[in-house]
Amino acid sequence: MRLSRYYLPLLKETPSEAQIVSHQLMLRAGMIRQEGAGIYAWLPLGFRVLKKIERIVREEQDRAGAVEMLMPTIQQAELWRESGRYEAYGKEMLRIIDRGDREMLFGPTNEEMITEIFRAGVRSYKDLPKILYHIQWKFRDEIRPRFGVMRGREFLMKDSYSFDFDRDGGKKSYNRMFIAYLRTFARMGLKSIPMRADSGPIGGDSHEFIVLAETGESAVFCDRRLVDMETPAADVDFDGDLQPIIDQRTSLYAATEEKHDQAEFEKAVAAGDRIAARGIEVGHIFFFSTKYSEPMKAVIAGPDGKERPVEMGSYGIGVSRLAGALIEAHHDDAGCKWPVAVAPFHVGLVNLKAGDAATDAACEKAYKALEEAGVEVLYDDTGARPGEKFARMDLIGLPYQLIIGPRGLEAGKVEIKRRADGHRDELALDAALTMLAGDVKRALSNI
RNA sequence: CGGAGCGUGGCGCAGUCUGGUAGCGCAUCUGGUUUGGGACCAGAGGGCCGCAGGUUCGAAUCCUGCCGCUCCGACCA
Repeated sequence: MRLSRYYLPLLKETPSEAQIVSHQLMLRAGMIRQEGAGIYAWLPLGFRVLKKIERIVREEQDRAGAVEMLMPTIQQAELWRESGRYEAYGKEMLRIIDRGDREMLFGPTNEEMITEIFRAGVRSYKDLPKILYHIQWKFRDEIRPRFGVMRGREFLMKDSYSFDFDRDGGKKSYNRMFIAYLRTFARMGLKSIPMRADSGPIGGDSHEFIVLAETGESAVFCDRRLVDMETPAADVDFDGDLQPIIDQRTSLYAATEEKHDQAEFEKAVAAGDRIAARGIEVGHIFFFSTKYSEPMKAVIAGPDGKERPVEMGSYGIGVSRLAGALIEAHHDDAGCKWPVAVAPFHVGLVNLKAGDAATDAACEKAYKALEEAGVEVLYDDTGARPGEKFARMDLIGLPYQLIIGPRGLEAGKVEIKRRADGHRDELALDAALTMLAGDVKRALSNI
């Protein structure tokens, strides 16, 4: 993409309403624009990040055996009356009246709808297990939206729902999602720690997935061994026994500040392994058994011919929140520092002297060659001064910068700068192109 | 919802107390000089001062109502 054709409204100054670094940088880097309290438009650069996150989430859901679909944002009140939640949900639900005076709502979540869809199509235990998911916008009329996309009212969420014949099967589905979540966050360059959460009125399992970030909103306490633990590999056998991997993680101490018990922490974790850090909740998984299937009569026949309510779980990932969480985890004073897997572009190409024939030619060559190699390039072909181009590239925070100018070209050199650590290499143009294509490819195939 | 603030060119703000020609910095446009880490000179454009009433010869400024946004608290992917 040529910057001259792109829509990238950058801000030099920090808008006064932004309190946390991810919100500030998303506004400054032209990723989002606020359209109302807790409601944001995703500008081209931010939208690319959102799509990258979505893609990783999707790939890992699919890998774990979940099946994608898409449910609508608008739902009927009728459906929610079946589960009893139309009244129970309270003011957080955005209620709408249509022209026929029918009560509608903008979905805050989809348990009711997926249960309705499931019961219409599945009758027998032979059709189980199933995990269905979608990635769709939700609306929750939060009392107090804040922190940009980290706590918006409208947000993009991946929500999965599992259906099993018995509790044992339900546990297996839960474990699949558990592993999928570990992999999902790791692929984005995030350290995620599963932490036991309130299981709700029905009981069963529930874990929050907390991503570590220095500027995270809540304090977390955990065992260092959790942080150092390796991510389950891509070829993990989802049909096999996942329990040992789960046990390995859930047996170690990990708690957010609300649940933290200092005495227990000190008893359970050796002094050198105690970590007090900050984190952001980006995912939450529940096994809630027959909470919805029972009132909504989603029943299945077992081998004995008897019908019983299906065992369910639900599994959420805050996709739009992750965009903010990623910046909280990866930034410095100059701007964002995107991991390759979720970067809006892989390489920022800086033309130090637009209009200079030799420099333009070298940049065009690099631009075409990289795009052909599958590398996504944002080419700053504008007439801005070098200093301004460098500053704006640092703000946007693409993983690599390829810097080409007349002075270097005379010596047969161009420069590659890595945003993550500031490392620079000077080398010949062709060598630089080969190196970039290789580095990007390697980074994407990692894990 | 309780408490506290704020709405003035695209962004950051001053002016409001004490009514009298709507300002500053950045950004934008034009011309020129520049060009390897956020340039300089000269000029220009851009505002129903959140909205609606009211008071007044006169309102960004005073009064009333409404709308929007932010912060602190209880709640959450």
